[in-house]
Amino acid sequence: VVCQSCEARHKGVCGGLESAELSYLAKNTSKKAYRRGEEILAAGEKLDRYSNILSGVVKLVKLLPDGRQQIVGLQFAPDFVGQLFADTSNISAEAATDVRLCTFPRQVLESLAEQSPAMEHRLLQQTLRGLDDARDWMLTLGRKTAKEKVASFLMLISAYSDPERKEFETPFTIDLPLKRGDIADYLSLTVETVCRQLTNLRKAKIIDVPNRQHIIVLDLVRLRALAEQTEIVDV
Amino acid sequence: VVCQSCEARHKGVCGGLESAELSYLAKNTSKKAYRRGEEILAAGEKLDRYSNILSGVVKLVKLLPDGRQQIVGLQFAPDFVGQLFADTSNISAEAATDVRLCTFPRQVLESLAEQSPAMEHRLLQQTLRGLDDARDWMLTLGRKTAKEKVASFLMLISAYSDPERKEFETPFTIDLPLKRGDIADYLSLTVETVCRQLTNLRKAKIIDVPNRQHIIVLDLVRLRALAEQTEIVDV
DNA sequence: CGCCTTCTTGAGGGGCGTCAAGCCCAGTGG
DNA sequence: CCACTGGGCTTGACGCCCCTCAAGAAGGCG
Repeated sequence: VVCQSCEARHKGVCGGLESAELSYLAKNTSKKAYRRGEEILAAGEKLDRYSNILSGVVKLVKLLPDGRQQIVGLQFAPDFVGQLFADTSNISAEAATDVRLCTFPRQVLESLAEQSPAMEHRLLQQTLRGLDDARDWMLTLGRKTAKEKVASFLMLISAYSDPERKEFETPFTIDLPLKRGDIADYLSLTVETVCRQLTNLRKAKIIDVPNRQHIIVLDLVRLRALAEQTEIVDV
Repeated sequence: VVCQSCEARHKGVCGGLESAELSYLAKNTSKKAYRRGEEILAAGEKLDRYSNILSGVVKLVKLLPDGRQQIVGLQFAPDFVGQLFADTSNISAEAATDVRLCTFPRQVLESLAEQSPAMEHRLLQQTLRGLDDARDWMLTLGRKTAKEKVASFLMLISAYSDPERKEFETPFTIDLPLKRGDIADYLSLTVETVCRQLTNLRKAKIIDVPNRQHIIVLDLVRLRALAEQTEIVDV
C-alpha cells in the first residue's frame, strides 16, 4: 500500500491512523510534482484538495492589491498544506523549490477527521505549531532590524536543515531554499537590503557566501546572538 | 448550574458540550477579574489553567530581551486564552481593559477534549481562526505604511464593536480598548507615530477624536480604502 | 490644587526603500 | 568552444518615512 511505506507518514498528520483508515486514504491519494515557482494553490480559488509535502519547500503568500506581498509562512516536509474547513483559500501557495506533494480530496480528510480523534488531534497539534510559528515571526517582522531579521532567517534555515546541530559544529553549509526576492518578502525587506545585510555578515566573518544558493556559517554563536538579541554584537 | 447560563457559552469552545460534560466543567470553573494592565499569564510560567474571556480585551505580548515588544494577538469575549498542550507559555497575556475570565484546570479541559470530539473540533476551529488572523496581521505589519496600519487597526476595532455595520451608517463612535502605547505595540510603530497618523486622519475628516478613548468614524469608505489599499486615498 | 501618567506636537537624524548601473552565471544556439 | 542573452544578484547614491529626543498639554486622582 502507498501510505504504509510513505516517507512523510510518521511525522505527518496521517501518522495516527489505523491500517483500515490508512488503506482508505491510500486509495484516494495521488502524488504531484511542481517546479520551483509554480503555483500550487491560488488565493480565492475553490478549495477541494489537501496535501502533505513529501519533499521541498512551499511558501504561503499574501498580496496587497497594489502588488506588495508578504510570505506568511514556509512549509517543509512533512507539513500539511491547505486551509482546513475553509471554502476558499485567502492565501496562495507556491513552490519555493521543486516540490512533491501527496494530495487527496477534501472530503476524504474531513471524513477521516470525523471518524478518527487521533487524526483530528494531529491536525490540531499542527495548527497550534503553525500559530506559534506565526506569532514568533510577528515579533521578528515588527520589532527587529534588517540585520537581526536576516540573522533570524539564517537561524531558521539552519535549524531546519539540522535540528540537532550543536554550536561547536562550525563551520557548516546551509542550502538556501529561497531566492533573494523571497527572503525579502519573508522578512518584509527589499532585495537590496537583504543583499547588503548578507554582505555585512560576510565582512564581519559570521558567514561566508560561496555562491547564490549556499551560505557557510562560520560563527553560530554570534549569528544566534544577533537573531535573538541576547547580547550586543558589532557588525 | 453556572455554565448553563453562561453568557459566553454558545460561541465559546464549551458550546458543543453535552449537559453531563457541562456540569463536570461547571464544578471546576471559577471566575476571576483583572484590572487593566494586570498580567494574566507570564511568559515562561508553568501552564496549569485555561480560561475563556467573559468580558474585556486581552493582549498577547512577546518581548525581546532588550525590551522591544510586540502584541501578537488581541482576544475578545468569548475567546479562549492559554496555549493548548504546552507546558510553559512563551507568550505573556495581559488585561488590555478590565477583564473577567472563566478559568478551569488544564486537566479538566484536556480530558474533556479527549472525550468529546465536538469539543476538540471547536478548539481546532478557534485555533484555525487565530492562525488566519495572525497571517492577515503579518501582511499588515510587514507591508503597510504607518497610515495604512492605523486605518487597519480602526477597521479591526470597528468590525469587532459591530460586525453587522453597513457603510452608510456613519458617523458612529468606537471605544478604543487599547492605550496609544498598546496600539503602537500592536502595529509595530511608536506612540508618536500613532498619534500623528490619528491627527492626519482627523485633518482629512475621516475620523474625529473627541477624547482619548473614543474615535468617531466619519467616512468609513475612505477609512476602508486606506486600510485595504483598494484605491489611492489622499490624506 | 498638585502630581503623575498619558497624549500630542515639533525638530532633527538615521535606517531602509528607491532608482540605477553593473556583475555573475546558467542556458541556448551558432 | 564561445558569443549572446536574460534573470538574478550586488553595490552605490540619494531621499523619505518613521524613530528619537524633548517639551508641553490634557486628564485622572488623591
